[in-house]
Amino acid sequence: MDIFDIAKLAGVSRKTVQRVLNDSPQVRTETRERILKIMEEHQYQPNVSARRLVKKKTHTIGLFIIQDPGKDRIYSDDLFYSVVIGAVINACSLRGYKVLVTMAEVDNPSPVLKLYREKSIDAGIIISWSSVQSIVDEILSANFLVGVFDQNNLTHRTSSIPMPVLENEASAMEATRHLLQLGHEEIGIITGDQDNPAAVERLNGYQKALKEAGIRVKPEYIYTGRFVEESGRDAVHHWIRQGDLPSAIFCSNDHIAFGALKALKEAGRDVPRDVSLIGFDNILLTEYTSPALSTMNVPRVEMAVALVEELIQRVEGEPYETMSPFQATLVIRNSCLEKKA
Amino acid sequence: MDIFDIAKLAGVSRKTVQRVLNDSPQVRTETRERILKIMEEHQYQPNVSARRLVKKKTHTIGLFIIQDPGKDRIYSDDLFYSVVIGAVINACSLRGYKVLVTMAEVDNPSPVLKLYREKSIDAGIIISWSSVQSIVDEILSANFLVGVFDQNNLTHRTSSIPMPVLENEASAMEATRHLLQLGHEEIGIITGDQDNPAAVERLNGYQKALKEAGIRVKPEYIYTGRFVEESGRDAVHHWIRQGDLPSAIFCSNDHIAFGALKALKEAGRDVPRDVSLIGFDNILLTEYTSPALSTMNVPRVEMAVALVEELIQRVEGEPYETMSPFQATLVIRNSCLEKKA
DNA sequence: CTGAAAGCGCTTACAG
DNA sequence: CTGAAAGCGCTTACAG
Repeated sequence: MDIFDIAKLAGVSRKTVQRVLNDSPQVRTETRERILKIMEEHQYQPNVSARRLVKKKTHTIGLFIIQDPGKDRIYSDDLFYSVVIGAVINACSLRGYKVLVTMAEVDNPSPVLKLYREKSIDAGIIISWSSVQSIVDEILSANFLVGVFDQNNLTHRTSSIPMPVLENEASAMEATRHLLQLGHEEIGIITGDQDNPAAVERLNGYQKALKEAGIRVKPEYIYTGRFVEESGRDAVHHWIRQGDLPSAIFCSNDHIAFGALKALKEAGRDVPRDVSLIGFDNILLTEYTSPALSTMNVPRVEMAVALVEELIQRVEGEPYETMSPFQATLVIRNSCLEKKA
Repeated sequence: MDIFDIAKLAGVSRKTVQRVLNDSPQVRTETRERILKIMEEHQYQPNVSARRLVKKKTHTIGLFIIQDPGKDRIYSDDLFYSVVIGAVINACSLRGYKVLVTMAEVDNPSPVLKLYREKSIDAGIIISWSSVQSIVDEILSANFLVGVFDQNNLTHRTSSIPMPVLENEASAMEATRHLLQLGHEEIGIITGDQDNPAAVERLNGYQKALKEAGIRVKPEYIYTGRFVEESGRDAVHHWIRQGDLPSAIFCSNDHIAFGALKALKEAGRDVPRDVSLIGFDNILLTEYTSPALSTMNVPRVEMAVALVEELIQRVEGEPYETMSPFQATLVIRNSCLEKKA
């Protein structure tokens, strides 16, 4: 069943059928409807491969999940990106694009390049916990189009790569201000990996908020950790050992907050009565801990949608403007309380 | 840069290049290597659309995420399927297949049918929390190939649909036996939705295990719930109100167990000291609750891999055998303890 | 064993 | 406005 068969059945030329497919106006309504009915009856759908071959467009976006043996595996350990993946797929679909999902290892990006070269995709989006600078450089130097979801995956930004930007500093300020407003003055921070720009920016935001409130930044209250649970535990143990546990802690991500929460409980400290805890990211888990964790919600869906929008606009050669930066917003649950008198 | 250009550069006929692409033996090693080198230098990859057009094979599997407004949304609320999705993608990739991921609503499967009709995919796999019987029937009656991940999505099974089968009854028996072995005799069960076959099978397994141990099945200890947290809470509240709380509870899935855990805590009962709790599924959350939840691990990755294998074998017209059934295995964490003397 | 030709199912540019 | 032809980049069946 091809376009020619439809034409024969309808008693018109192939061209007329083509016009119907293209929503071209120059077909009489009557004829158009007859043709549409025949297509419907025969479940006709134009062959995608044939169309792609001549149009040189695939209407397909490659979603590259770049795994790193050393990090959380997206799709198994990871609780942050599944929402993003879903949002990307939905957003593409709304724009009439299909999504080809591929997993690749960070040190072997050749499957990704292959997809571009064999013309399976028009553009790609990278999701990863690692630096993907080298992959991106390769894609760019081959003159293909790629977007990156997370600004921390790249060491140098460039306008040629669509990428949503999260204002980490301002968001961290907001988290810290929340603790300040509850009357806390002894506020600690457990930072993320210091080679990660987001970690540094969040630390800066914390410091700014304290200064803004006229509170001295106490170096002892800055615990340099990594973006993992273990750092939360370590920090709490450290502070308890020093006999100087802050009354509120800003955890640079939710995983750190889980670690801190567990360690505090084990040490017989109640959250939030003895210590207030706030996280960052708002991963799904935060609703399930007890107490449920207050945190900063990263607008992952909006960021994903904006990324897809800009990428597709570029693919289609439409005018586009780079996305405006995103802010995380405070989600108040049950892990923060007013400072005890 | 097409196959003809490569041929010209190598000074051979197009046919010879073709032979190299097909790994055909009848090309002199010397010539083959020269051609391969030229392809490499020019980053040549045969155009996928052209090849598909003539081969009438896409080497692509459609992964259909069928959402239901009334249920958990896969990719946002769901903690069970992300592992499955990852496994499907990986397994396909190992077999040289691409994966086109599509979301559709349970009451509007037409985007799914379209993918088959326009020849974007060779076969599909359905992942869903709902019944997809009508979609599957439509696909089958149009003579396309589809696999279903979860046996509960279908009301009648048929050998024409590849589908991994989990032995719910035997697995539930094992969970119950674990509680029995810890010396518990007052063992309750919180069931899942009774219109869900898995829920019924798990209930049967629970009853069988008790009988096997010579313990009377006490109707009061069977709480008919649904596969959601709320049922866990409700059951605990109910039993406490009745003044007859079991000393151990088999929760028909992990979400129920979370609900039970929370309600028990709120009621001042310690898990596992006062009440032992075991779940089912082993979703990611189970490691994060306190105490961490003992549960039955559903071998989702193995099931996904087997499903992909069988599906691709069918696509390729290879001989295949239907998968053998799968068993959940006990994962012991910290939510079960020996019965107090 | 090699080469020239036809064909996959569309789209598009070009005559009539 | 309509129709016949060429072409997208491959593969395959068919002569030589």
